This record gives sequence, structure tokens and C-alpha cells, in this order.
Amino acid sequence: MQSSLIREKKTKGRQKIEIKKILNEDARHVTFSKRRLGLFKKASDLSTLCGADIALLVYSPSGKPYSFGSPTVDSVIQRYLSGNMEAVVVVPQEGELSTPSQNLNNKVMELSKRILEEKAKKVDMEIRLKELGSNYMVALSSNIKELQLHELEVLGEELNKLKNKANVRAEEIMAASSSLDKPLPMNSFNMDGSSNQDLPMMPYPTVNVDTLPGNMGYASFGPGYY
Amino acid sequence: MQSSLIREKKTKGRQKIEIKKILNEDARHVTFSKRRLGLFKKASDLSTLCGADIALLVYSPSGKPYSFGSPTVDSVIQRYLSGNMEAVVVVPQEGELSTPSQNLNNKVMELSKRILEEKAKKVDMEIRLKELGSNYMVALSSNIKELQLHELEVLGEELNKLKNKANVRAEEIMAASSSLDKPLPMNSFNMDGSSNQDLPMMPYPTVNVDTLPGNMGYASFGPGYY
DNA sequence: ATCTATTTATAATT
DNA sequence: TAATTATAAATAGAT
Repeated sequence: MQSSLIREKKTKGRQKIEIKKILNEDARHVTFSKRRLGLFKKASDLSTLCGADIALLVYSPSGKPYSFGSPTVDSVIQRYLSGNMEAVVVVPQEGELSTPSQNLNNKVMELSKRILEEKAKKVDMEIRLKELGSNYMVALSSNIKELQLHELEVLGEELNKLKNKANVRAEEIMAASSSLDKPLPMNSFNMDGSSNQDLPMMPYPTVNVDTLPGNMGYASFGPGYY
Repeated sequence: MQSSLIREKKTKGRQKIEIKKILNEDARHVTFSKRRLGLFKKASDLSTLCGADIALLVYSPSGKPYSFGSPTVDSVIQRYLSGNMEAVVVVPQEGELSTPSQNLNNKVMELSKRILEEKAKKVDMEIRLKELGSNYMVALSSNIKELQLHELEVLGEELNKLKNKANVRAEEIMAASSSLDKPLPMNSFNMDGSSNQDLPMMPYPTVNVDTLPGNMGYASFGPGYY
């Protein structure tokens, strides 16, 4: 009799799990989707409830990017970076110039260190530059008095060399242009209603989708989805 | 009799609340603390469970910063920024060189615009840069093939001029130095165990504390706190 | 900072 | 993928 009155449980319900990497790929994807959603909602709620500024960047294991920002991702990142560093020089990761200008590379690094010590000003710019990577970047403090003359000279020379190198390679370069495979920007929605793309605004927890080429992605969000 | 058997409810338990700014300041602070904690835990869990790369930056209403990064805040930010921009030029806001090198200034601005157009990249960088100010900064895409030769030359020339200017002012400059007021970095803890400061590692939800000067903060985290 | 009572998030299942 | 269900986890309100 009880068997007819007491309904069999359909599922075991939510089970406790250990916080460690989920090995099963499918399960991991499912969990990623659910929890990512939850995380973005929590972030959004916190910013709304308390007026906190938040930037949240998430990359799925496959590299698909998601972001949330209040008021915007960039404004919060800027705030973070500006309170973080000094002057900087970034070195190339790879590419055509990496090998030929290895020497430049070293000098630049040296220079950057010294500049860092000498300067001590706002720096957030430089930090940002450092963060960029994959490009040769030179940050010049224009507050000349803070730059050692010698460093400036070295820098100028190296710049000229670079310029010449570029000149030499001008032809072979100018020829094969176009068709660049730079990464597309992450589509991020911000609390202030702006977005990096010209996508329609979403109501609430502004999660994003991305359209990076070669990205096998999970579910995507659209307007009015959440 | 029932009154002795059935215990009075001590509290109403969790109540449903609207997601809108909490006006009462005390309540807002309490909620901020609780939810911030929860948010960072969720972020940490997601990264652990799914191997996702995450950067989470939170600023309390009073400006106190908290961060979480997996593997590190900076690496994720870099990833975000690198998929976002190219070369850049920033102009000075003020300072001793602003007046004397007004000309340079203009050229630099011109250059920056052209580079920006050439690159045709995202505007968010421009915004970021615009907000920076206070230093002359030149970022060179070393991916030379992406830089117009002409621009490189102009840049080299201007650099030389700048160098000369610096030379002239060498003496009066070399004299007064020292006494710098750079901003302190945000203490952030990362999943890879590293931190920006030399602080002891924390176990789990690597939340952070900050010690920015003039920061009236909420409760701070320390090792083993969470 | 702690304690309930409840809402919310989500693991397992379909 | 998209729901459902039962339970774990988070947290509002009060101490």
C-alpha cells in the first residue's frame, strides 16, 4: 500500500561532488555551461546589489571567451592595470622579426628594467603594454627627465635598426598582405549597456557569446535569452 | 502542549530579495562581503572543475580591490587584451615637455590615429588609452609587416627629436630626481600559487586583500582565512 | 561572526 | 541540448 502512496524518487537529486577536475568530457561541458551561467549571474547580482565594479573573464577549456563587466570590462581592467605597474617593454613571442632582432630584444629587455627603476610614475600604461605580448612594444616615458639619456639614445638606435630591418623586408612584406589571422575580439556585454560588438542589448546577466574562428563552442546566448 | 513540542522558529530564514541596489549601507556591506565570498568560491570551483581560465576583478563601493585568477589574473587579462588590440600611441596630459614639444605631441597624435585606422582594431583600446594620459607612450607593433613603413620612419624621427630635446635639458634634469609616488599593486592570488606580492599562499578560493594607501576596506583575507 | 530557515544552484537523470 | 527533480549550497535576517 505504501508503495502506491509513496512515489518512487525519480532522481537522486543534486549530489555532493568533490571540487576537482571533472574527467568525463561530456559531464565537464555540461557542468561548465551550468556553472558559468550561475557565476555570471552571481557577478551581475553582486554588482547590482552592492554597486561593485566587476570584470569577469572566462575562457572555456576549448578557448571560447565569455565576459561580464560592470560598468564595463575594459574600465575595470584599466583600473586593475593602472594600479599595477610601471614602464615596460615587451618582447616578441615569435614571428619574422624575432630571430633577426634577437639583439634588439635583449637590449630592450634591459632597457625596460632600467626604465622601471628610474621612472616610478603612473606606469599603468606600461603594464598594459607588458600584458599585450606577442608584439614588440616600447613604452617611452615622455617625462624625459625621468629617462636616462643613455637609455634614450640606445632606444633611438634600436628603433632605427628596426626601421631599417623593416625597410629591407619591405617588398616581401608588402606583397603578401591581407588575410591576417588576428584573433577576433571577445564579445562582451557590459552593465552600462554597451558592448564591443554591435549586438543587440540583453536584459539581465549580460553573458556573452563569441564567434572566434575554429571555435567549437557550447551554447550561445542571444538577446532575451537569460 | 504543542507549544512545548513545536519549537518556535528562530528566524525567518533566507528571504527572497529583489536584485536592485541595496540602499541601507550596512546591509549593503554585509551582503557585499557574503556574496563576494560566494562569487570567488564559484569562480574558483568552476576553474577547478572544468579547467577554465578565469579572471575576476571586484572593486567594493569604497574602491577596495579583490581579484582571482586562474592560472593568473594577468595571463587571462593579457589573453583578453591581445585579442582586442594592436598598436597604440598615447599623448601626454601635462608636464614639462608638453609645451616645448607641442609639435611632437601633434605628430604623435596624428600617428596614433593613423595607426589606429590602419589597424582598424577595436575602439576599446582607444578608450583605454584615452583614459590613461599623463605620459607620452608609443607602442610599436613589432609585427612589422603590419606597420606602414612611413609610420615607422616618422616615429623614428620623432623619437630622435625627443632624444635631442632630452639632451638639451639634461643638466637641469639630472639634478632633481628621486622621491617617486607610484601606486601599489593589488594583491592578487592566483590558481597557480603565485601572487603579485610575496604573501603566503592561501588554500582554496584565492581571494585577496589589498593594502592600497587611503583604502578604507572591509574585512581582509589572510592565509588560511577561507 | 554565527545561526537558522529558506531560497537558489545544480548533479543526476530523462 | 533542454527539462525535471531532489538535494546540496548559498545566504537574508536575526543574534
